[in-house]
Amino acid sequence: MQDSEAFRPLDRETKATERPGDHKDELRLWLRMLTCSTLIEREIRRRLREEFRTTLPRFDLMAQLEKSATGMTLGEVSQRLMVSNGNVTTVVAGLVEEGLVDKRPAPHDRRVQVISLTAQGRRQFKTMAERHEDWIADLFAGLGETELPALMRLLGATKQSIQGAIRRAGAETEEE
Amino acid sequence: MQDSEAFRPLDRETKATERPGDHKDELRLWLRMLTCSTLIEREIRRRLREEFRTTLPRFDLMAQLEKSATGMTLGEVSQRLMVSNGNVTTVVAGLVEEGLVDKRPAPHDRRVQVISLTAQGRRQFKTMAERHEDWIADLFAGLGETELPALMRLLGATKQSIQGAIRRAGAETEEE
DNA sequence: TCCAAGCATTTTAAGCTTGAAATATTTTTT
DNA sequence: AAAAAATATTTCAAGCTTAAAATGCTTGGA
Repeated sequence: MQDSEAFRPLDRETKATERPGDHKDELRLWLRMLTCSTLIEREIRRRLREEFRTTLPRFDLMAQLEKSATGMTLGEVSQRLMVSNGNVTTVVAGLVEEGLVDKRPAPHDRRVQVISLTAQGRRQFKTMAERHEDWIADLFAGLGETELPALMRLLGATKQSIQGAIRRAGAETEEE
Repeated sequence: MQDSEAFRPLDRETKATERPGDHKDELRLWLRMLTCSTLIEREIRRRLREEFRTTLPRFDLMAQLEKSATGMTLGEVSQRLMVSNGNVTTVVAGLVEEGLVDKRPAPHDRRVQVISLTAQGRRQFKTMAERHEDWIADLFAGLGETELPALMRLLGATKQSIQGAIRRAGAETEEE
């Protein structure tokens, strides 16, 4: 496909394109990124469990709710969290059971369920969110002052790249 | 709740440290990173399912096995993949069932199980790995020539930072 | 030798996750 | 208005994941 310019003699700088069809660098990049996020996720899960007897999916869901004063529909939450509908149903059930989330049919559309944090849920989330923020800061504490914004920028570009590729793949499938 | 110290005049340089206790930048960085890896993972899972009727955990496990000529013990795989022992047991069971992995007790220690790819497993993995590599390259295709190595380096630093923080946390817990 | 400690793996119970099928409701078409 | 399409959520079946307890084996002293 691309990389068709393999005939060109290459110096150190253009190393990435010298072997046609070889994408080992991207693969290594992905594996490294996956390692980072896996390590963080595991650690956060562990601390949420030990310190607050809760789980990451529940914390994430509460974090979404906290941002919305008026409550959200299950569908909105599902989209924001990038998880399936059924998943939201299950996790919300747990939170309702614990008294942290309130769930009720929307007034004008009986298909829709609106959920929001209860007073207790808001209180508890506030406590957890503060600790969570400290944990994350601690995990990234080894990065220098310039590295953090640089990484932020590069991940922004990466996100765009990924979304572009997914969009391309989706378009391909649809036109068949 | 935060942003309460807005009165202090600040210059660009000290921005990160100006608000004591505020770690919003790290949090945003983490969320962005999580978005990237979640998007990639979902897409890879989808393609593995649609194109090869298999799952990411199975693919990952086969990828580990493929690197080792002589086979690996379950414990080794569990460490490499950073997943629990019980998890490996389950996933391997599926692969053995499919005839892609061979599992047998180690000759000199009957506690240990050694697993390796079958001929069919090797064949099938090779096909999948090639496609997988292309998918990943495609997902990162939007990054410029200099961005890829830069991101690689920063993620290396990030990984070190994370591992340091986890080590610190572990040491703390132990001395109690 | 025997037995206590340590190890590798499996089992268990609980919860998360998904895609697809089913349900219930609303909106659009005819 | 009735039928059809669209939408929001739930249910289902299958599989992944974990921590902790159980099993079965090995090893290094008493």
